[in-house]
Parts: sequence; C-alpha cells; structure tokens
Amino acid sequence: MEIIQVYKCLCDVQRLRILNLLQHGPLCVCHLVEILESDQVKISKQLRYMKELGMVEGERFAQWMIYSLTDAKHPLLRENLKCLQDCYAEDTSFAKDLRQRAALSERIKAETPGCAEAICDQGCQ
Amino acid sequence: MEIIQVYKCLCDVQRLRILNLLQHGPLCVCHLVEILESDQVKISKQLRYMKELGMVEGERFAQWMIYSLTDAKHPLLRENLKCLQDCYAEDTSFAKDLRQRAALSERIKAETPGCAEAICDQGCQ
DNA sequence: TATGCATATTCATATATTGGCATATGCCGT
DNA sequence: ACGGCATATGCCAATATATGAATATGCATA
Repeated sequence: MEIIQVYKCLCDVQRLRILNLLQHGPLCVCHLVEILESDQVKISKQLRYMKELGMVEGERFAQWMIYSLTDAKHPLLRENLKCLQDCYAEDTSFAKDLRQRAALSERIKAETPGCAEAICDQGCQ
Repeated sequence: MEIIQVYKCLCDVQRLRILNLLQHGPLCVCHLVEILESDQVKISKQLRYMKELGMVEGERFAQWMIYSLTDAKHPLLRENLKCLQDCYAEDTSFAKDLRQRAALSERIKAETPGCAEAICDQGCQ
C-alpha cells in the first residue's frame, strides 16, 4: 500500500467515513449503506475503488460481503484517522457514524443474525 | 482550508515534494523547477492547483513569484509532512530535495541575488 | 428449479485532473 | 519602445473519477 494510494483514498468524505467505520471492525455493505445514508451501488463502487487502491478487502459470507481494512496498522492511515478523530470529528461525522454503527449492530443481531455472525467471524469487537 | 482539499493536495508525489520544500521556507518557481527536475509549465500548473485548494499562496517580487504555505501550522498538514519525513523519507525524496535546496540557495545568492533577497523578504531561514 | 435478498457490473454521461505545446503577461535593464 | 527573463494562461487530447439507470451475479431457502 503506497503513500499516494492512501491519500487518494482519504480525499473523499464518504471514503473517510468508511475507513473510520472499518477501523472499528469489519462491516458488510448493507451496514455501510445504512450508516452513510447512501445507496448500494454508490457504496459498492467506493469499495471497489478502495480495494483497487489496496486499502480494503472483502470476503464473502453467505450472501454478505464483509469488508475490512487491508492493513489497519498502516502508520499513515492510523495517524490520519487518529488526527481526524481528534481534531475534525464534526466535519467528518465520525462520532455520529460510530454511534449509529453500535445501534445498528444490535438491530442486525436480532433481524439478520447470519449477517451479524459473519461480521463476528471476521473479527468484530 | 478543508480536510478534503488537504488530501487532494497530498495525493501526488510532486505536490508532496513541493509542500515539503515550502515547509522549510518560501521558494520561487525557478527553484522548484530545478529541484524537482521538472519544467516551468508543469510546476506552475501544480502551484495553481494547490492555490485553488487553498494550500499555497504566491507573492510577486520583481520578476519572481515567491510561493509559501498558506497555513504551515495546519495540524493535518503538519502531521502528514512529519509522518512522511519520519517514515517514508526515501519514497518521497524529501531529504534529497532539502539537500538540493540548500545547495541551490547558495548558488542563487551568487548568481541572482535579487531572487535570493526576495525569498528572504518572504521569511527564508 | 424458482424466488428473494445482498452485492457487483455494465453502459452512458458528466466532471476533474494531467500533459504538451504554443503563446501571453509582467517586470527589468537598456 | 525593445529584448530578455520568469511566470502564467489557453487550447486540445488523454486519462481518471463520479453518477444514474438498468441489469447481472452469487447465495440461500422453499
């Protein structure tokens, strides 16, 4: 994963939000769609782009694709997410997204346990 | 200066090198052309792009345009340049550029004192 | 095998960014 | 006003990225 690819991934708000979410554990596309209040095709395309940049990878569990960071420990990525979290939280709606994520994962556990399990197989906290 | 603009500026090696150089003080276009081993039009266009993003600003001194960082203390920018310097110095040829910069500024003082003075008026160290 | 759900892909179009080449502008010294 | 130097701009083609609508794929379950 090269420097430039990292920055290319960082220079879009939606991608920033995805990175922030994935830093706290893997997610399936439908979670992302709901949290980002976007639509499936857009998110799918962002994920493809991010995958081409080498930033995320996806694994299929049943009908769900679970995405996670390729290298959550990449110094440049970590530093930036940390910095954004510390200094620009509102601009990026990082905190709001994480709150939504928590609420959502409760709901998912009840409504689609399969999806919840798949994510946990991939290392959810 | 917004987050996204900062990252847009960071996602090109040539722009990274320019930011690194400007962080150590203002420079004129001809310096940049020489250090980056590029040509005048390319550098001029990069500078315009960076100016539109709000990252640099230029001031004219006689026939020279002296460029400097708009906000050298911007946390996101500082953090990133620091991180790149610490962890990815070779990838970006930051150190080499700075060495070249030093050598160059000696030569400029001798050959085109006007340009050297202009830069110093703008706050060179 | 037919159906439904989650996700990906294709196509067409719009916009952004990059690069090369030629030319224009601004300022200086004569 | 003229020539030279430093810098910027305009134009055009190439490539990259983004967006919307329609459609295709993969998997599960009945």
